Amino acid sequence: MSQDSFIPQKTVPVLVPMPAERPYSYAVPDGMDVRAGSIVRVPLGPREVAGIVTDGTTDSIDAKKLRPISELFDCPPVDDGMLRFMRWAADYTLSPPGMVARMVLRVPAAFDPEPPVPGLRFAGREPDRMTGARARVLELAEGGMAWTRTGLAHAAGVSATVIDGLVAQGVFEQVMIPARPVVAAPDVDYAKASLSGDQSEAADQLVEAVASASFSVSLLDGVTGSGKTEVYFEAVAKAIEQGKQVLILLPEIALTQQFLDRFHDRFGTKPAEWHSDLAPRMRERVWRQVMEGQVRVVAGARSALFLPFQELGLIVVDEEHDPAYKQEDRVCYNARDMAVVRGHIGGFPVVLASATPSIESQVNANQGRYNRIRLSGRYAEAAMPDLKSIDMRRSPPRPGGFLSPALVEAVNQTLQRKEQSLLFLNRRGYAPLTLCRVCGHRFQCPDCSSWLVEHRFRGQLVCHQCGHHEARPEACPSCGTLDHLVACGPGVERIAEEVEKTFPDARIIVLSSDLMGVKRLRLELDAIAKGEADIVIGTQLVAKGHNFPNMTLVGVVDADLGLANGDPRAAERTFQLLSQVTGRAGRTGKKSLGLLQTYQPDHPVMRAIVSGDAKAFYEREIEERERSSLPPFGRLGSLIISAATRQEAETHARALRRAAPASDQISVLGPAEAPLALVRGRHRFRLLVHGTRKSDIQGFIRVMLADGPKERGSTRVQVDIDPQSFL
DNA sequence: AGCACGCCGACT
DNA sequence: GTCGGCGTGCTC
Repeated sequence: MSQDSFIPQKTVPVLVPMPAERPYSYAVPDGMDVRAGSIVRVPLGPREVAGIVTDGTTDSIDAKKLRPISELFDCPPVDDGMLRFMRWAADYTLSPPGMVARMVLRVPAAFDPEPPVPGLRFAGREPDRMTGARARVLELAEGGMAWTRTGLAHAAGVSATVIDGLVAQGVFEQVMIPARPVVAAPDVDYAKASLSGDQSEAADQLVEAVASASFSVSLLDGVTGSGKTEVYFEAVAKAIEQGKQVLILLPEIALTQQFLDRFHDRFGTKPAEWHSDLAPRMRERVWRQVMEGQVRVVAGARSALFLPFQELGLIVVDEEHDPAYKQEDRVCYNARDMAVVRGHIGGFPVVLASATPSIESQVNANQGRYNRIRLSGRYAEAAMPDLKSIDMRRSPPRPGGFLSPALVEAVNQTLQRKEQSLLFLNRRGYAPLTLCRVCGHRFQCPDCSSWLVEHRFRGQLVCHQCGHHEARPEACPSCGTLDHLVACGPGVERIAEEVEKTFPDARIIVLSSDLMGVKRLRLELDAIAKGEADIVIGTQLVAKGHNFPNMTLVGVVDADLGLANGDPRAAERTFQLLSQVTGRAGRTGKKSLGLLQTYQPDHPVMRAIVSGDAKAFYEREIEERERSSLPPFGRLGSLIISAATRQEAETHARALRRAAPASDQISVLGPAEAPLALVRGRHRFRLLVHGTRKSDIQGFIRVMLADGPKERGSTRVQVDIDPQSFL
């Protein structure tokens, strides 16, 4: 024992927002009442940061290093369930607990209460001289309500100087107004839904799950347009009635204005939003009000899972199959799985909703761990589109083109009916590969192994993996020949070019994430809904839940794209994407058509889409995975490692195979197959480890850390496993 | 993760 | 002569 330990000092472990394996110890100043969950300001190196007091163990440290907590924030502590959830998440994702705390605390300054805003209240004294403007002001203020200076001026239609004059005369007194809630309280009786028999049966089951106030997972499975949202809104209503908070997770909420409108239609107010596009000030207010319980319903992206709810009683994960629920940087997690765990810890129900559930959720439902609730068929005026595949071997496009005559004709007919067409191609840019016709040189990214994609609108060659870009040259850099570079294959820009040539009079809109920000995208989507376009050409983002009432044709330019990319989930992903895209048609009851251009019309995915027989697809896919040693679905781990070359990545894979000969399969996906960001000039390759349990994957991590790349943080893990096995 | 310190290249 | 690039190391 050192001399220092004689100094009596109370210390607590604090999770600080950095990747330390353990919490740090801080001295508690006399009189400060901290406990597990308290949010505190602590000194850390040269700066001060927010941290969470925890109850974990700490390394014993030199008492000289010990520094005191600077401040206990005026903020309720995070509750025990949240602490347990954070601990679980850190352990499960193999992340430092401090980094999970960082996700919880990622609000600039929400830890102190929102200061009240200065306001004015009628003091009961009439002004010396009455004027028209003054009368308008008094009419509003005489009720005794407190107003802000500018708010009152604006409402009365007078200049703020009129208000100032009245203040000077003592007509108004200065008061402080408590901060306004970010959203009004939802009204469960605002517009009771009228549900079909099918729907109300499903809603009853969910309502019952909420009423029981215990953990359960329900998989709400119904085709696009079957009214899943209306059904789970009833569960939301029940939870609100029971005085619980509700979290609705959406894949990319910034884009789905439509969801907020539907919520408003049902509950008379919008839910609080939570996503990365939120203004910092709003972020703080939402965080604070969630913590204080003023906000009852949050609709948010995956990070909303780490909001400090105090009375959470229901989580809905909409579009549960969506890959956007996965976070692949820093702490890697799948919000859908984390939601299930959050529900388990909090003892409340979780609803997973999707028209095309993930295989792992299907299997969980088949095995009875999830409660399956099926909604069959579209309701009201929404009809299924007529779906057909176009065999590209029999109906090839004309040379230099990518649209088959059958699709061109369908677009033509749709134009004549004054209806809208959507052409979908999941590839940004003009062409995915450029080569020299003279020497065969192919343009490759200098930093990765992938081809450079030509973006003709920008005049650049762009790497879709790492973001490297260069101007498109005139001459071949290898042989120097001028004007013999040729673009191979289509991207949306090239399809737009072909469509412009084929239909010169049509109004065309191209929707691609690299061409516009969220704001611009919303405008374009509105324009399309208002009928200001005849043909929409778009990438993945058009698949998300936007409704275009006059869209009666969906053409998929390359339905095979994505089927052969080495990902064991390729078939599932393609099925989900194509289902979503074709679901964009036929929301109005008009006769509508979906056409899939494919070279493999007999592929199970194409057959499932065309026949509408999702059940057959899932059965087959599950069987297929059982055969190829991927059971039980979702038990698929992936390590992300940093390596400069594929050879280096292969070396790591060999080390893993040696270390774990029992593992069924270890494969290396390079940047081209597994899109990952470049980190500090190094590629991130991904090792997919199939057929393993979490403990196996943790074993791999240890191997990687021992024998793998030595830099810290170079090895990441994404434990992408069914959470039910670990509860 | 941040942030400081520190050591080498092109410029007001 | 300095400004500024990012490699290295540390934080209770």
